[in-house]
Amino acid sequence: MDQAGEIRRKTGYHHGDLRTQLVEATRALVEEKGPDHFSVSEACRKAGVSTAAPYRHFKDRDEMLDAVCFGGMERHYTAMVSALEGIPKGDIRRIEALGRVYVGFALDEPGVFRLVFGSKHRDGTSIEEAEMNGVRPYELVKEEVAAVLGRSEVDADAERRSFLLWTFVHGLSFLLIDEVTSQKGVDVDIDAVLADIGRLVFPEIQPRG
Amino acid sequence: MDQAGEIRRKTGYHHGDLRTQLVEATRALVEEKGPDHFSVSEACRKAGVSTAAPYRHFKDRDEMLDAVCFGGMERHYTAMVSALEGIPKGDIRRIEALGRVYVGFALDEPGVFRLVFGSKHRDGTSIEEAEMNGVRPYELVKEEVAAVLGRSEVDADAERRSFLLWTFVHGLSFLLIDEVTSQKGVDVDIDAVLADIGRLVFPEIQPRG
DNA sequence: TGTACATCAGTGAACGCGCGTTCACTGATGTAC
DNA sequence: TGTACATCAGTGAACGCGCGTTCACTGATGTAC
Repeated sequence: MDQAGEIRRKTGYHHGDLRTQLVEATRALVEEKGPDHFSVSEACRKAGVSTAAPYRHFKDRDEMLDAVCFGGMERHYTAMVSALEGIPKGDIRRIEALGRVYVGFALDEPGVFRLVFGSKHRDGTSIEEAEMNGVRPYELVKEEVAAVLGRSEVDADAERRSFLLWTFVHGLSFLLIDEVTSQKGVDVDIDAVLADIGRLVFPEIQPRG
Repeated sequence: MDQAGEIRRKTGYHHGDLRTQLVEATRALVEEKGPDHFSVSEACRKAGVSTAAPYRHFKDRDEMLDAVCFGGMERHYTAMVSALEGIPKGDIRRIEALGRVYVGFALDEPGVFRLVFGSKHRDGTSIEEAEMNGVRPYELVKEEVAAVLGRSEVDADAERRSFLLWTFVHGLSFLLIDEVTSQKGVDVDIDAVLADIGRLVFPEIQPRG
């Protein structure tokens, strides 16, 4: 390989890595306009490419959105895992960290968040892979909850508390990104609310322990 | 004049109450396709009217959606008020009843629910009236929470608990209507979860008191 | 090393479609006299 | 009571638009010899 190969030629007939660039354009549009208002044409304009080009890389419009969705799931899961670093297993702060990642993801990229956690998926064909990834985060939460409760296995109680936590951060995320709260004149201190949630769901655990 | 056997127009050239029928058609479409996929043309087809007709009654497309949104708010508030009937003030079952109304509204009419409580409102012009109505339900919840706590006024603690309750039912509603839970293979017993929530937010209150 | 050629990854034009909105119009209705 | 007429609430055709997708094509690239 020559050194010149590292520099991607932008001006040539052939693109460096159009697929990646189209996914990125799609992601940006999903953020700008929301998942329902993304259009193939606009993504092509953004990537500086003809409207037929995407069809070398994707079956159709939906497959482009799926790619963005999948990328979001990966980012989210990675963020969860790295948020746990340095906090000992069983510490309730691990739960709080996961909650912060969830709400943070919603605030940082509301469009992709809606794609991943909101609005029904289209009649999934190859959603299997995506679903695999979608399930993982919740499994992780359940294990963490069980650990906080000092149990080696995820039992019914851990499952119940995990679901309550999920419901909570999910609701908080949507209230924030839909700006329902600010419309109603409600100020939200996110960290305080997350701390409240932790205290409610784990009443037996002392805070700052 | 009219030929025998010819089907007579029900109402002739002039409609009985086209505005109402268009709002209903819009509402039905919002349920069928979601708020983002409603179209004026389709509503006209549903109401059996030319595509120009709505413009006698609405400024534009958005005003049709606003009408549906407003109608939903009214229905929701009415349902809240009547859910309280027969339960004594200060009883925690009033809170549970309000929670059931919230989630029930989401399940019964997910499209309108999204319109009312989800996705940012367009740069509101005459949203004032709608907002008035949007604020009312939350005020009601706060008063009920204060009553359960035996306080005459809504204090900071009542406000905090109200917000937690709201976050909870909001999250539960979206998880259910987006079918996130069923996708992840999580079964939800709605009444059990609502009871859990009540117990968490009001730990000092005995259930079934 | 140069050349022939297959394959790849784009182009640009075109398609049919449904959309939101406007326009001049027209039939039905209510009212004054 | 009948008639003239203003007003109301529709029609139907047209507009310009952006969309998703297909098509025959073409220029760039990699490979065999």
